[in-house]
Amino acid sequence: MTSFSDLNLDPKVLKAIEATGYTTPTPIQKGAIGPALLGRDVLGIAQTGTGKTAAFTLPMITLLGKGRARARMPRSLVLAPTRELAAQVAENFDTYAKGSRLKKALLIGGVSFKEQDRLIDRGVDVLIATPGRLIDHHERGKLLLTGVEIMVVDEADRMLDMGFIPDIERIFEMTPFTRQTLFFSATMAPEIERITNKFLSNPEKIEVERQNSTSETITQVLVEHTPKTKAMAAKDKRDILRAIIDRDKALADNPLRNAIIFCNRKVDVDIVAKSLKKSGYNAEPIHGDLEQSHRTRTLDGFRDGSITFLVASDVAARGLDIPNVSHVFNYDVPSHAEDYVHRIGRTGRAGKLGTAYTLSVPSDQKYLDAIESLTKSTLPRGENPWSPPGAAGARPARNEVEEEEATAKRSTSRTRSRSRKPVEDKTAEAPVSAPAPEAPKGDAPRAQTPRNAPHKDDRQDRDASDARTGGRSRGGRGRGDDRGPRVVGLGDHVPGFIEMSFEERRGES
DNA sequence: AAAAAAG
Repeated sequence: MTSFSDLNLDPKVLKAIEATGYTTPTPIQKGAIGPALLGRDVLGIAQTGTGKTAAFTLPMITLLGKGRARARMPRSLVLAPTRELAAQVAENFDTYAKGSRLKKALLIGGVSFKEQDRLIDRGVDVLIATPGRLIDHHERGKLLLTGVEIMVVDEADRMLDMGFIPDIERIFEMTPFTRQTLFFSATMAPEIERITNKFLSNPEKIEVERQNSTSETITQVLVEHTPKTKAMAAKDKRDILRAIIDRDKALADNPLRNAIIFCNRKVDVDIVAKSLKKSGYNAEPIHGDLEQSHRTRTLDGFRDGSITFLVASDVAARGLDIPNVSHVFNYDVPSHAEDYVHRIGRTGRAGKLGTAYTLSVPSDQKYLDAIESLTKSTLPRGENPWSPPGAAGARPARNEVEEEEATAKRSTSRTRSRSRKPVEDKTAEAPVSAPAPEAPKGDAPRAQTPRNAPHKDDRQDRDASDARTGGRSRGGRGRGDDRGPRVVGLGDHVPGFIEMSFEERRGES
């Protein structure tokens, strides 16, 4: 078995690796580090979570150990598609370059030029950048790329998706053709292939197992829901989300400690985050419209556990390495099947268990088909722990209580008489207070989660994973597919949209 | 129907 010490890395780098506790290189590291140290170009076909970042940072630090940086002429360049990813790479350099004197600069948008200019002027060995800001600096004449000895392109397929390929080509052309190139992509789309043919010379090709097969440490669950009306889908999904969260906090098998909740649109990120917060959950949104400093703060908060629920756009779908994410939710089914793989890959990392829920409504069918054909699997259908208020045979959904309270506060007295609702009797045993406090960061005292009382029976009779995935066709309870047409009035039953704030309603369409 | 990145 290979260990890092067999890889000819700088002793200082080895020491830094040792300090992190890693002993054995991952396949991509094993394959890439050797050739990179020999000065070869490397074409790595690998997804994040495979140890890709270290596969290029470790040899880079070793190679750059000799030599010194000159003003405005960085000796190496790493390109990443998003600011967060660039920042993550920068952190990796900090970790592994501890014993060295290498200077680095992080050039990303959304922050001031001033500090970045200062660093460039002073001379850097490693420049880590997003394409836009890098080109901006170059155009302002502050930066020369003619001294670049090593250039890294990370997440090239994502760059392609984001339309960065022309920028990448431009940047390639700014660097000397004698440079060494380390190029990483999760896929080899034709356009990617063209670029690599053009800019890499006789690369060592390393392909590690595609993760389209999705990690075995991730339990995937599809929760299907048919809303009464299309307009109710979003609100129903928020209720379902909360119900699953509350239920999974108490699981014996990978209990929910925290979660990333993905939405397809930025507005929905905001809405879902707000709705969770309003219900007492420790949630924060993250997407590209938020100020960079805010994004950074939020991500840090989620990493250190001070934020429990990260509601995110696909800005957080790829590459971000956040250890210890117990759950991922696809609040929306991603419309690109690959994004599904990337999103759920945020959990179940480093051999830990992860659970990935996908909430779907009938109109998502074609995207689900695409996901299932990409992953070559059928997503296990799981039980929907929530049923809409007033559904025939519905078990008491705790949200009815909350919603009723919320509605009562919001609306002036309605015609319906709340006291007559049979639901009230059923839920009397369930706590009526605000939602349970967030699961603490560490080990949680789950025994005292009365919130889950209504589901207790299920949990006793089945093991945890069965409770999650087993309930599809059992007992005809729940989703109400067989319900006949019913008269909906304001007597016993209140249509969902009535219970929504105007703000929420606006968010629906 | 979208998100991301340079403003």
